[in-house]
Amino acid sequence: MPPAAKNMYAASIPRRTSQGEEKRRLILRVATEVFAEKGFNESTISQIAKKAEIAEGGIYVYFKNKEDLLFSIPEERMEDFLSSLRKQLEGIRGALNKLRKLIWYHLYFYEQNRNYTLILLQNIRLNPRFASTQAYQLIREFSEMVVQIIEEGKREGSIQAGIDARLLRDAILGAIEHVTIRGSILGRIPRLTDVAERLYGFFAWGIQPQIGTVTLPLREFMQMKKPGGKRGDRRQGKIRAG
Amino acid sequence: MPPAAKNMYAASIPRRTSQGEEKRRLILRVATEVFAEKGFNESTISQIAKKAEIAEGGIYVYFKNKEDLLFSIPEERMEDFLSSLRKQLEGIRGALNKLRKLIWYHLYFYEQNRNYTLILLQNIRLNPRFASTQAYQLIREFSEMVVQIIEEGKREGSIQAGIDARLLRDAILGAIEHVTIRGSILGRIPRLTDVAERLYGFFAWGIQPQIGTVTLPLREFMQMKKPGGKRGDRRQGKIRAG
DNA sequence: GAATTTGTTGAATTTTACTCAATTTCATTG
DNA sequence: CAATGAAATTGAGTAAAATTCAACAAATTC
Repeated sequence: MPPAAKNMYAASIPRRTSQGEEKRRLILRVATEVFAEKGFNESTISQIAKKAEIAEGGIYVYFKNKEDLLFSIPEERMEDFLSSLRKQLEGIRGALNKLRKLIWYHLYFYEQNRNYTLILLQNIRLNPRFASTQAYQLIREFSEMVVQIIEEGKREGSIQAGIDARLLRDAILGAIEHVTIRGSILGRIPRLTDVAERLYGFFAWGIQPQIGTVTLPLREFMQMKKPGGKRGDRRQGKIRAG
Repeated sequence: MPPAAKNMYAASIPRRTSQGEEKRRLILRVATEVFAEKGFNESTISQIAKKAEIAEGGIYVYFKNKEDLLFSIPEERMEDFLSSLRKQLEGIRGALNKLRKLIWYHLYFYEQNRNYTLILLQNIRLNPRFASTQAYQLIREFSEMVVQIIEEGKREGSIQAGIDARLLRDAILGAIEHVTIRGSILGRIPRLTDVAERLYGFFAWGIQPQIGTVTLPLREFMQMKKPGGKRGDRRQGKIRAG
């Protein structure tokens, strides 16, 4: 590799005119395609420049270096994702229902943005240097959102009070990402709704046969004195066959 | 990057003498250190050669190229991991107990092999080209093992028959890896046993308060007619407070 | 101890990422 | 509308890195 750039991980060059903004967007779009197709390391700046029909040097006007270009890809996407997700969750009551929707929408978004997702999971997420990035803050925001929902569930009694919210968040997000990346790499495209619902189920109800909760006839079950929590939101989950 | 190697992704050069075998090992050990410290892209062959006290060209006797060197790192480690895991599971009865141990040992192994784990998760696992590697087969083997345990659980009645074993496997492994990598990147070193037990709990019992299973006094609970499964192995999980 | 096979070297080659001086485009203003 | 200067663009040039390879050394075999 060539000499290190001067301002390795500073923010991107500011764009002043809408013309510059346009070009920057174009480069990002093209780079996303190229990176997704050939992988980050195997993609060259000249390939991207050629496909975007600009000179190689032009890329360095908008991005510090190849990695900055890579790390800039999630900026806009993450904002879209976050605002859409917030809209999706609007009006949904109960932490478990929110989690359910969140898992669904997360998978849905990934499915609708394959190239981007591939790059994000394969080349960006796990790079320690990404953590000092603007876009990473949005991911943290999302991540914190999940924690908040879990805490809400603990307060309302629909999630066990003893649960470690951050660990649960890691588990949920890890599961989602693993499923996604496996699907992407192996080219399998499982029915999304199905996957989301099952994933949710693993966490919500566990994998053991639900002797007490499920075997009992519903009426009888409803009359049982409830342990810690408040009313509602507890039987929102589907009743499954034992 | 320089010209592509001739036999890009074939198996590594065969080593015939024990002397060669030694050197290959040395290179792998040094490469693991260097990659873990600086990251794959930022590590140079000359750095590795220097640290291993050999000429740059020497590396290419044992490995096709930089990526082949990277992908060769897991070979031995995965074998160790698999055989140790098998030993750990020996004599354990009940699929849930096996899963529990497996989660624990997985995290334990990662904790004991930080550098290796970092490289595996950050630079190797998600690279599509890794899938055509010898070492990848071992990962598949492990992965299949998890599926087998889940199927066993379904047969013995300790895991719901309707569970999608592969999806559950993805969820479990994804959760483990996410927790691991988060810990590694952020430098947090959570108490391992604790994490393992909690992770297991999420999957085994779910996150909702366990009204039926937990609230009922144990004796009473035992007398309930059991739904689908056969005897035993169902009450092996800890009874937790609601 | 000659012949052959295996291991080692490091300079030469090729492919990049990145820089920068020169040039063009374009809006603003006198 | 011409002059001005800022913004955008270019692409040849530079340096760094991965990989090759021909020559040499060590070990092994016969």
